[in-house]
Amino acid sequence: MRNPTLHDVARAAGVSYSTADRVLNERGGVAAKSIQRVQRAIQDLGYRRDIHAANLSRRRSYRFAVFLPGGDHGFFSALGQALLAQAEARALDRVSVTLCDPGQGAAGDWDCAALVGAESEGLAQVMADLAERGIPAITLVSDIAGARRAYVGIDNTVAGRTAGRLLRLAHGRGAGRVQPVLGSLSLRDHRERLDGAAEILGPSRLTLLPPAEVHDHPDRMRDALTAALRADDGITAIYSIGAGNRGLIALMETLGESRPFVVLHELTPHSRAALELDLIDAVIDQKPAEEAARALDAMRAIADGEEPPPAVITPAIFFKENLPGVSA
Amino acid sequence: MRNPTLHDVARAAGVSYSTADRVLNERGGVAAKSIQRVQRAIQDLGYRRDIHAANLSRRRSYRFAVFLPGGDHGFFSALGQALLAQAEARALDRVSVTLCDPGQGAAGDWDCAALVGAESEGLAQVMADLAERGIPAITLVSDIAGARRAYVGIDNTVAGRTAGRLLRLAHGRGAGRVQPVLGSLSLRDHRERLDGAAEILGPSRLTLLPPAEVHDHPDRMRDALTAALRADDGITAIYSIGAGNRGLIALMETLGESRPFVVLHELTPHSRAALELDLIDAVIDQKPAEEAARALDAMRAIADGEEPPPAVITPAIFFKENLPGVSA
DNA sequence: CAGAAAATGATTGACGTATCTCTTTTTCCG
DNA sequence: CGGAAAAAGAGATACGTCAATCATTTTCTG
Repeated sequence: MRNPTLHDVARAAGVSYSTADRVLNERGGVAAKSIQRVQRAIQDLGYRRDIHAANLSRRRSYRFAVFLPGGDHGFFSALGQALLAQAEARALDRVSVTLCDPGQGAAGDWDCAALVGAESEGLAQVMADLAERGIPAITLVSDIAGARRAYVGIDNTVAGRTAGRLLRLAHGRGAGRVQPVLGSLSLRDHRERLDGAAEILGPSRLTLLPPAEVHDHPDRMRDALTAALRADDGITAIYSIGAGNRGLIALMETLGESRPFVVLHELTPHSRAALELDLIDAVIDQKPAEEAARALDAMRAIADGEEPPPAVITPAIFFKENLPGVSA
Repeated sequence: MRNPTLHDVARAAGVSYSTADRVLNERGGVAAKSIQRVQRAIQDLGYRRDIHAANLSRRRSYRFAVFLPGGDHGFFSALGQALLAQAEARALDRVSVTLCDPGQGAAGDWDCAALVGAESEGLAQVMADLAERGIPAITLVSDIAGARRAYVGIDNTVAGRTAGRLLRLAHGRGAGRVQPVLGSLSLRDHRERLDGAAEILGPSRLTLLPPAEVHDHPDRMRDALTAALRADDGITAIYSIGAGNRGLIALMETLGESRPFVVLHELTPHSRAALELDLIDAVIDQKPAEEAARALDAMRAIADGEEPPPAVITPAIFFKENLPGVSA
């Protein structure tokens, strides 16, 4: 019934508690055959260390660093808020979170770090710092190819496909021309979303136009879209892949009824208001609060030496009519 | 820096540890003014009991019961699986889950229970049993009006609105007739979904036909829809609100290209296959794995005497193209 | 085989809380 | 004021693990 303790393991292995402890915590100075006997007993009994008792004894706390890109990006500030709120809620679990500026490198002493694979100045430096100090890291929101422990966020290709499907639905059986706008083609997540949308729009009567790069700036967004709409009066829809949507929304405000169908990412106060005012049609959201919670779950698992649970967030699709209540 | 302990509280209140403990755990035999002083100190220091140390000391384990309706219902078996898997994953957190048959009443001794507000035989008896024993309960999947501690699941009105919006999108600017099918109008969640859809379809060129009640049976589903399609050849879409979708899918298989647009609930092996084969168009899923995780979170919070975190799950919308990978 | 080195065992005191027992002090009431 | 009851304090032990010390035994080496 009761879970076995390390004492049980020691007894089963025929060694003292000290030796079992030395094996479990890899303190060294144990003969190979003793190591084997202890590991065998751990296997046989299905022993698993009581992490709470261990944390109590060690007065351990989980110190996590999250490197978020700065700048005018509503989503990241929402994510940062959510992370701090989650950390507060988990204070009893000894979890603390520090938001860091990627520009400053990774100075502190952390148990695990999270970083966003987006265009931020010091990202390479941060990764080097972390690697040098042996601090494990996960990626958040936007993945980075190569070695890291886990990715918490949406599958951007799937998100792009979802957008593509919404665009097709919106056109019914009719034809149309879709203008994609993104931050930069060098951003993996933006590229993946675009590719996902292209997959779905390929076999349809919709044409996916070449994407405009606006580097997440509202002004550039507005200018680029104004130019695109002027150049091609057959544009029936806009798919905004990155940030800077205030520019898009402002532009839609001027167009009135005849505006194209608009799908964009991230539910922010701005995009929410735009949905409610019928300035845009659909928002694909990656739910920062949930993402924050799953990120802390993953970081804690890693800090405990466990395998982080898979945490692919399914993006939520919001229309005017299914917006979450203010409480949520 | 360090969180205050009960010793700190006792010192701050100017009483002994014993007295502070008697107050904290309401053991009685403490003078009113001492109670006040201790509570004051708890406030001032922001003391919060270290639940892990407490659990360790008390050798506490969390025994949860979940009352799931039985029967031919892919979703509930998936939910049951997810609950057991989650419990397994949290064995180190001393969480154990027992799936119970609502027909048997609530016999065991539980720290918290979860029940589904659906049409199951013994639900009233279970609720009475739990109330009598003072066992707190949450609701899962389908809410029950009245006193309970928390609801974990989707907002069914919002889900219905989402379906309504998908149906509108699918019709573009054209008109159409939508046939809703549900288990029973006496089920609150089914009614809510229907009402949600009606809200959106009201101000449109779509007509929401009177719903067919099929009591979640595939055969009845098939018969009812066959009859409806025969009686009204203007039906352009079907919204299946409850279970028994195998009957719907089988029928769509016979209709070929000219089938109506179909939206249904719950991603199961059947509905997934149907999506992939283009037999249906969209699935609104409440993500049983996530629901299981949040349910256990809520039950643990309640068992610990805390406020359960809000856990309104945003339903996922799946099309053929954004189905989650097999791993997820 | 002696002596050093390595391995093992035994024991202890935390960590923060629960729970129990046994004093000692305070308060109450007639 | 005396005695009983209530309240408070003191202390011990336990939960499962960590981390350290010290003693003892085994193994290795020359």
